[in-house]
Amino acid sequence: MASTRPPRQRLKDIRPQQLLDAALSLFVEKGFAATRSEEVASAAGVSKGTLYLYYPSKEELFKAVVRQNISKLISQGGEAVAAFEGSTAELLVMLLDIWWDRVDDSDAGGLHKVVLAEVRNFPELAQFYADEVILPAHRLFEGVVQRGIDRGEFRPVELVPVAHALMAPMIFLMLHKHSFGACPVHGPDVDPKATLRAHADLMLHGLMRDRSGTHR
Amino acid sequence: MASTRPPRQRLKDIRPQQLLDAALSLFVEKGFAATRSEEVASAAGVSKGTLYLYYPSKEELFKAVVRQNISKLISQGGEAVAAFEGSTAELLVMLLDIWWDRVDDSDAGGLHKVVLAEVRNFPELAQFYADEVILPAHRLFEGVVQRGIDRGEFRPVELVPVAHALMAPMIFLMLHKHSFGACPVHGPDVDPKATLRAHADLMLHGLMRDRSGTHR
Amino acid sequence: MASTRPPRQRLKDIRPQQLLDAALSLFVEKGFAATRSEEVASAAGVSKGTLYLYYPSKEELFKAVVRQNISKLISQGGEAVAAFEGSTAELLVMLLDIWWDRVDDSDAGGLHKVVLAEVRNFPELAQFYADEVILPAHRLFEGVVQRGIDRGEFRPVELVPVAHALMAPMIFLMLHKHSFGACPVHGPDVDPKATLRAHADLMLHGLMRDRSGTHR
Amino acid sequence: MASTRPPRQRLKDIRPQQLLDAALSLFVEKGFAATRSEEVASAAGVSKGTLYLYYPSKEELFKAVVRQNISKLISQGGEAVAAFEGSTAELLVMLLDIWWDRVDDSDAGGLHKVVLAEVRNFPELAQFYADEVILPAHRLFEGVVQRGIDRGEFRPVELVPVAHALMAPMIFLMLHKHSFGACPVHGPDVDPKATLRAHADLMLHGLMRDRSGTHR
DNA sequence: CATGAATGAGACTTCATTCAT
DNA sequence: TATGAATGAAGTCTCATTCAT
Repeated sequence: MASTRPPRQRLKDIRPQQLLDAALSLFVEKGFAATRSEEVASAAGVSKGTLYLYYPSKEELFKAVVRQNISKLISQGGEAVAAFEGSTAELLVMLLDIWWDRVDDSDAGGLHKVVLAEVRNFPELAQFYADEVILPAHRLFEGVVQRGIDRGEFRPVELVPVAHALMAPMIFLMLHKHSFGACPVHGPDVDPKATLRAHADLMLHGLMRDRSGTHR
Repeated sequence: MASTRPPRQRLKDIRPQQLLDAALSLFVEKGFAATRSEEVASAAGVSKGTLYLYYPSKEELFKAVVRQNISKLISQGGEAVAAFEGSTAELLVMLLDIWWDRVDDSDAGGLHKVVLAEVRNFPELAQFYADEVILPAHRLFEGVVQRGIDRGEFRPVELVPVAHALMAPMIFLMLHKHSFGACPVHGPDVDPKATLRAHADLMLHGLMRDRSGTHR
Repeated sequence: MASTRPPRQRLKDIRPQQLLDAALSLFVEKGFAATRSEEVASAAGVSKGTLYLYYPSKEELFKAVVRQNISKLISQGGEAVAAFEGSTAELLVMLLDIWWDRVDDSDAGGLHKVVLAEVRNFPELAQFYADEVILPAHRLFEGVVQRGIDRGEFRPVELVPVAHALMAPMIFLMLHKHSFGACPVHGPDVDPKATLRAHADLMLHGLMRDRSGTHR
Repeated sequence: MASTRPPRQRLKDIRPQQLLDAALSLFVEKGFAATRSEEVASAAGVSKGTLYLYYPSKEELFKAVVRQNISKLISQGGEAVAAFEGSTAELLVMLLDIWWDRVDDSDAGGLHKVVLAEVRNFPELAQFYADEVILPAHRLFEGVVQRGIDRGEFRPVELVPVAHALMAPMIFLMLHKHSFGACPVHGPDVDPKATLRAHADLMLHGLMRDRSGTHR
């Protein structure tokens, strides 16, 4: 009869995480507007009322989800880059690779789709997302390209558009995974790893200084 | 005072266009779910009921908007490619360039954002969009790459992932324009033309066979 | 090219009948509230606007339908009764028989269902229907019963409730025909003629004076 | 001033009954289509939304009303018949009498009017009503007639049409009560008890074997 | 803290009726 | 006369949020 359950205090501490996890999953699946708050609560195993005990509105819940999930991804990338010692070409390949693995592993990458789609109905989210996500990601990639140039591995190129070009397929794959990729549709098969490899390959061909000093 | 109105019949002929225009603009701004049908009607200068005279539901209206706007873009690209006579590198640059101009010119590109965001709540849209938009666009880019290979201009590469990589920045820019780009936010400035140029440049470096036998 | 059509004046004269016929059929099928005025117009081969040229509202159209169809039925019954010469038992059998044939032949009988169902939402219809339909029908049946009593054929009975009892199965059959009878349902089969015969048989057994002085 | 309200849980338990009562009354008064769900809610003392907490649609609410009210009536009749010990003539009189009292007492009988009127717009209701109401009622009356025949009290007659004829006036009265009978109209006064008595009297005269073997 | 019954603003859609042509 | 495009009130149902328990 005595079902063992965590003590009250313990529950209180884990609730937010349960709610954020449930919300992440549902927001990514259905979008912000189409996700009902009761669904989130029940997916987290609590009642509607409890959700509102922790977050004053669906909007605040959404912001909390974004905050918790995305910033983390970015900083993890930063650490990997800082610690890397090999060639910049290898660094770039590795960065795309491990980042994709992380993004692929959780639903966090799906938030980009949701933010992208609903940021215009959510003006306060825009600056937050720009500061916390977009700018750091840019800085990360620009830093890598700069490293390649500084070390004489890459041709001198404009950082901003090149960083865009480097990130674009990654973002594209993230978006795809949580949108068309989740529909039972017969489109052109998207193989993320192959796409990233093709992309890295082309990029590096394009970025690198000629490997022989010969051709003039 | 006597404002002269167009005659009835004339109005009937232009209503669908008025409604589609208003709907395009609002769907792109707010998304499908968040756009109220009455808003569309009133933006088109008619009443709620009139909208339903022309489209039986918000969903059908949306499909009509997609059909009218996107399919057109794709076929225009196809024609430009078919008619082109120069080198494949130039063709690729041109294709990205004119396509961006078209996409940039209307809100049509913004539909991709909306579909991306809401396709999972809209299952019937998925196949339609895959067939009408995604597949044709792929065929277009794969065709161009194949042309380059056939003519000995490009290295032999895998078509599908390369087509993805080629389109990715375009899509990225389209999405950006109608999402963060429309918010009054201070992020890294995205210069579409520069991004596309940087991208094309890198891509071509990566795709092209070594240009001379000379550099050795 | 010159499709021959009736002249204008001619059209004007037949429109009301076309509209009333279409309306009768649709009101009986769907009821008053559920019948859309456009359906009536289009079943009559005219446009919505034309309907309103002849009847100022759906309600007035309905009243016109009732007026035209029901009063006719009653008076026909009256004539048949007045002309009859045989025994009252035969008269009653004949009355039920020919009345059923008339009612069965057109949709007019179905109006009873509609009036029954919607008279409470239509207060002005109530008195009209009582005066034009219910009272005359009662008078008719009461007259027949009185005739039987007067001629010594029937036991002396109370006219009003006996008239009710006589009409009840007829009404029941009319209602059934246009309601459950029109649904693809497997209920107890209702055979109108058999029901009326069984009913007449029982009624006459009950009404008639003992035919012999014998049984005591 | 402080009106003491029942506690929450208690309210939840009584809501369905409050809603069904309100719905019965309004559906019988106005019909299904013409009854607005908000009216039902407010007649039950709750808000629009609360109604939908208990019944997922107006249609389901209606079915629940039918289920609760009519099925009950039928089974009560069945019990009364099973328990009866006297002559079949007396049984028939009693059955009509107590049934009328029950029907007259609540609005339940009025549902027949509503179903009759709207079943054609409500196809799924047809079979439900046939199975739950019409067939059981037939079985009940056919059983009584069979009992009379088996016990040598009644002439051998065809069960189905006779059952129809027996029920017809009852149904007629039920319909009348909730239709014209509820309108402030001066028609022929319908005295239900007298009508049923007249009817039973005629029926029994018709059904019963001649009490003497004499008349030929 | 937690619950879930209750609310009511608001969304989509329908349709009787009008009126310019 | 006849048309049918247009209107907008009204109806069904949803769901974010509140609050008594």
